[in-house]
Amino acid sequence: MELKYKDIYNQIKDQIIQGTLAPNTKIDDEISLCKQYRCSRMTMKKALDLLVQDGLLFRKRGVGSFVMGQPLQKQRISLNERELSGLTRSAKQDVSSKILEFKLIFASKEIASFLNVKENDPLYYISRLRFIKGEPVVIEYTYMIPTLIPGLCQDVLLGSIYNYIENTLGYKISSSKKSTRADKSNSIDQKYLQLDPTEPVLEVEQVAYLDNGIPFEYSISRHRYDQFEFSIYSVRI
Amino acid sequence: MELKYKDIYNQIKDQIIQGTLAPNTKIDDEISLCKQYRCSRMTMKKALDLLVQDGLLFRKRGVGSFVMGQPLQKQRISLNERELSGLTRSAKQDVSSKILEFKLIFASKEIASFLNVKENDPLYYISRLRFIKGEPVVIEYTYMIPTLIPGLCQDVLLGSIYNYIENTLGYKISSSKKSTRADKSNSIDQKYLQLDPTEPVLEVEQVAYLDNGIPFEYSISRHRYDQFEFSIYSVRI
DNA sequence: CAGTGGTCTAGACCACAAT
DNA sequence: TTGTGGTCTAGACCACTGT
Repeated sequence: MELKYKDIYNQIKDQIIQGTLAPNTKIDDEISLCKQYRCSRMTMKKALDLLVQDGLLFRKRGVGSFVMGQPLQKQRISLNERELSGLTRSAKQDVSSKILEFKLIFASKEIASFLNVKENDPLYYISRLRFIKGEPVVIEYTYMIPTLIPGLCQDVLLGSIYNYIENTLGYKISSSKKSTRADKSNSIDQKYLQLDPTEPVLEVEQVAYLDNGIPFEYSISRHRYDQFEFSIYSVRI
Repeated sequence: MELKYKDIYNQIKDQIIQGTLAPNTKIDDEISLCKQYRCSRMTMKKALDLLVQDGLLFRKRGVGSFVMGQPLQKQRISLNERELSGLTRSAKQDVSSKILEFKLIFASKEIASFLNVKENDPLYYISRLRFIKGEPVVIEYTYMIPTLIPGLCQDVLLGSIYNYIENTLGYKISSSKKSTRADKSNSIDQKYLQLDPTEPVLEVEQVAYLDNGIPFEYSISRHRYDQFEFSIYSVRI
């Protein structure tokens, strides 16, 4: 990382995660840290603010900066709400996919508005069943713009679409809007995710954007309820 | 707001929300805005970065800053994941409560670790059924530290605990850690939320912190699946 | 009071995109 | 080449906390 504030951020982050800086202990004040890392106060503050946003550091005017305790931990795969990567990278486990459908459709009014295209413009429609350690855990329904994301093929769909977009096409994924909700499982969920009718799904609806601000994907993902949760840390600004 | 960057942030935010600045249009460059608002570039950038984090603005080096399109909108009550307020303020609707239980318990090891107290320390345990427009929509199980949050009584519990903490006790709530998941409804959910056994709940687990970094609340909230969703906008930093 | 973090400035220099 | 946003600086001043 050639950016000074990100470099400092990563160094301190590592110290917190590895426990060199213990929870609930005070760290050095800004001025001292500026000298240690040879930077200005503004740069130091930028680095420390990132740690605050991550929930790793707590700062109080007149008092100091303290390492925070660690987060909630449950028996499910915990996906950070702020993560922009797809399942392949988020799950940090063996992910595989089965293509259920892959075809061209015409954009509905609603999806057209999310993807900033015209109603009835052609779109890729992809539905995939995704496995972790061989177990089916998510059904994804994805809509993409063919002219924006060309060259989608079976090989790509069987792996990570996000890796294809970032590594092969050379685009950068920079942001996303998500809504998360619970829903009753339908017959398709029950069939593919091996759920019984009383078992629900965790549905995530998403629009994802490239770093030029253009939306490139609209998707609905339906997760096994007992395998996933979404975590977030929020600070008042 | 006496802070310059928050003031500028709010002014521009209002213009975007009211449509004075239309989606997908370019706004003035930083230097021009600095002149208009009589501030330095760093201050302007701080204000604009807040808008970027809100998903209201998109910025690209060498190109400019653009107003973003508006977010996903569904038929449910959409709670922003970044919100720190309780249901009373988030729902923006008529909220009322019924107290199911209110007693002292001794902290389990797990909850003690979240609240940074010792195992078997006394804690308030409060369960409330919460109504929007008279309909039961959430069951909340809340644990608080009596010495930290004194004076809890029926009047407070029937209204907003958060308002009591901020307005009466004069504390500031500054951050929270949340996990969100889907779950099958249990018999208590079914009874109070009027769900049938195939209908799930959206469960949110939370630890909330005061602005001195001290955790003051651990809670589990089980929401009617058809009434709520959680939304978030994430940007890569 | 001394020590802490928060805000703000005026300017330098750089990276990137469009022309 | 021009115009854009991104980073970084050195310092000023202020607000808050604990002693």
